[in-house]
Amino acid sequence: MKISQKGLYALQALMMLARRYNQGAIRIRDIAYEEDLPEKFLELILLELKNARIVESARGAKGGYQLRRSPAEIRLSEIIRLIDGPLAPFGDADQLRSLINRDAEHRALYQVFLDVRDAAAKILEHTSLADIVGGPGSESRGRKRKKKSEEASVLPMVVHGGPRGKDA
Amino acid sequence: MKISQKGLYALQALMMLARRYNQGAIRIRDIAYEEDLPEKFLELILLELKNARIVESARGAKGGYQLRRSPAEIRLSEIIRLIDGPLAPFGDADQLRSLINRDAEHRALYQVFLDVRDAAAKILEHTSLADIVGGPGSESRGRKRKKKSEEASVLPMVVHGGPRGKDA
DNA sequence: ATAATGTCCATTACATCAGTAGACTTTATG
DNA sequence: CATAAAGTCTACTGATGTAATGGACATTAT
Repeated sequence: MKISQKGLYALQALMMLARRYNQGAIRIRDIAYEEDLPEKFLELILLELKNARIVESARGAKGGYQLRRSPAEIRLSEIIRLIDGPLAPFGDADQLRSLINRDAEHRALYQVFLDVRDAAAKILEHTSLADIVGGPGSESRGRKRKKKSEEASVLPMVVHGGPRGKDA
Repeated sequence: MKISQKGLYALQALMMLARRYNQGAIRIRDIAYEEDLPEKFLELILLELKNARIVESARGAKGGYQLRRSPAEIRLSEIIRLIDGPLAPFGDADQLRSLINRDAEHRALYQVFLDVRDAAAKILEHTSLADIVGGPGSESRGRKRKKKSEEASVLPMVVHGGPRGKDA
């Protein structure tokens, strides 16, 4: 699962609209300016979000965009699937399940891929726009921050290899 | 985090070598034939795995490839990072941590990305080649299969949207 | 009417992906 | 020591995806 520049822009734009939820239509130009996104590119993104019924637009003078549902009802998974496709690291969940059933030799490998996609889905399905913008309307559900333990990265000390550069 | 065709080929080739661990060098042609991979492409992949010291080669007649370490000591995370880069869905972990510290507006979003990468890392760091090839030498550690509960996908019934096509 | 806005279509530059081709080097062995 | 069997290296290609940009058009408030 890869989130593209475009996907990030979409999420940023929607966070901005979430902060201004119930304040009427916001112009593309204002979103672009405040979030520092390329205006023309953002235009295409908003169109796509509109076709997916996540935002709605008003045309003409005094026009602009606004969320079509409350921030608590828009999950990150929905946005990411729309812009960047399936959450699985390879193919999609259906395809992986099919491979697990048919390809005995590589079954366990595909099962790992599916586990990774399930882990990502669990997080992204449970996180809404309301959860990631400050202010009222957030704290809707999920996103209870981690305990002090496990705050650092997985496997702080590598078991066999030496220090391995840039991480992941 | 996206696993490319090339990444899949690398994993398949290594699984094959893991099954034949301690049986001497295997020719590229044999790996390609048995795993049904494009031979010339596989050649490049094995070269990369060799430079990363995951496999070693013998040149000339009777030459071929073999694992340089035992299958239990080769983690999937290592292979995927090598071929397809960072495990994070956007940027890499260092970059995300930096954004979380510097970009107050989008902090929570980047934290979600980091959580997703940590979840993926947890699985892939704990799974070795030995865990995904059958036969002796496996069952090294980790990879204890899930209970009967939670066997299906996350969120079996969608809360607000209608049936949403292809999934992810 | 006019200015302000979203909509739509086309095009571009660049990078990445998934290979393929061919010459070169090394090694076992007979 | 000649030869065949292997890996190594460099280069190239076509297809696709990414991240935009430009310009004409449609709609609406005033």
